Amino acid sequence: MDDKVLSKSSTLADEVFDQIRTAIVEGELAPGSKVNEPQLSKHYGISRGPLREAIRRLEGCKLVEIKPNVGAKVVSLNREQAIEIYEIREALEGVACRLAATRAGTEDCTRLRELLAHHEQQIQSDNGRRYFQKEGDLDFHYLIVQLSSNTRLFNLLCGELYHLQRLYRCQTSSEPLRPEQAFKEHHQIVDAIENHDGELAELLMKRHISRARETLVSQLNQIVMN
Amino acid sequence: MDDKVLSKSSTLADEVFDQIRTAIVEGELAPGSKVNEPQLSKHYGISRGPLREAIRRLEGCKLVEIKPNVGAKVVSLNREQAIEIYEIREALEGVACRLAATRAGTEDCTRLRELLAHHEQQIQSDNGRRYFQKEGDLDFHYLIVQLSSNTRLFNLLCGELYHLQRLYRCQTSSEPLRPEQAFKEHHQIVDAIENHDGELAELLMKRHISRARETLVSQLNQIVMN
DNA sequence: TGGAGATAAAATGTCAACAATAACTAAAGA
DNA sequence: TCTTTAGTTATTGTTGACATTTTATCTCCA
Repeated sequence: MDDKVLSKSSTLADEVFDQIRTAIVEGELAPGSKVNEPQLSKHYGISRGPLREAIRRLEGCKLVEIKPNVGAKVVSLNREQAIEIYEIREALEGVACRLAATRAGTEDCTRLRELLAHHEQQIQSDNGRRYFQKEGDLDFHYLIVQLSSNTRLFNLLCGELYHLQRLYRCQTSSEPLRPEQAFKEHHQIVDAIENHDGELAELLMKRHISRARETLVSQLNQIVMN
Repeated sequence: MDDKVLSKSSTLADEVFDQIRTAIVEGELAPGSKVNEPQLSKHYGISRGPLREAIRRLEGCKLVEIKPNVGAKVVSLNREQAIEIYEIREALEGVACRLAATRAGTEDCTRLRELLAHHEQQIQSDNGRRYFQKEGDLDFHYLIVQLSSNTRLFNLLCGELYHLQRLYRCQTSSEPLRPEQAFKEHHQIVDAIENHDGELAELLMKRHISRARETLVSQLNQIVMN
């Protein structure tokens, strides 16, 4: 009998890192809650050594904050920090879009079209809600960043910022923001990429994320009012 | 007698992290070289436990790469990766500049002016060389990112990308790139910030970094020719 | 009743030893 | 001479125990 279903050639610290990360991003570990080492090491059945290494990796992803002699806490993003992330995404995905427009081949554009078509199908059969709830929105952004062919940019966005975004959405249990409008903007962006118009693609993507940020801000303001 | 000159309320792993990071960035630990745990733990007089945590933090900063069961290696940036960093810097410092233009107060602009005046003085008394060799260039970019008031952006640039940039400069022992021209561009950028013209400030900064990237690329091409 | 201080419990930081894997060395065969 | 293979060495991965610090609890006193 094999050791496990799918665990080989990887270290304990890395495996537990993955598990804790998804636990954080999916809200299983509440934002702001303490990361208790003895408790977690017991839960995952490992020693504190590799666990601490995993926590240090989580710190690198900005998913936990460590205070010396006090311990790690799951990050809790406030309104300002969420906006900061949008500001960074706007810049990074803007350049990702520009690069994608210059570097994407015809087959890449086909994939983008197919992705959008698939999403459109889901929207029509679902009244437009599930698309953005089920991270279909991120799928689109994911693919564009991939097409930028900038590995570091990909790791930054897909390995760090998107996780934080998901954490925030889960934390505030926020509803999908303006799905129909966003979907139209996605189409415009693909148009620009297909035309290899890097400048326009960058502009559209920056505007796309900027609008999402503004929608979030106004939504947050509304919550404060209530 | 005190324990040490300046070491308290911090953990061993964090202290060693700082030491190794500077050792890497300053070229003391050669790019591509192996990070030997027994050797380093002996050198710094600590156990392998905290050392491994420090290495994991270094991995988070992208300064080392860890392979399971093999160990960590100091990153060695190739030409493509250096360009990737420039592409990211262009986007991030662009938005940093835009934010700085909208958020910087009069006293902040005064600080920028003083910094440039100080640099100008150094240039005149030094024939323009030391300014950019001694990271005076980074001082300028540092301050602007601070003025953006985006903490995450600051940590990203100043806590990660600038270190990688220094590593690459040290690795290729590259000379300062076009100091006089860059200095003029710095002045233009401050002008835009002082006028609270965010759009222009972003444009100028992006162009500034874009030119630096192009200079680097042509310089690298020249090396290939020889 | 409320707070200050002492005590106890728990958590974090650190270390040294053991296990498992990879890297190196040397011998044997073609 | 080169390649393969076995054995040895070194390094990484993991664990449990100990030290130190923080946090919680309890007592005492105003």
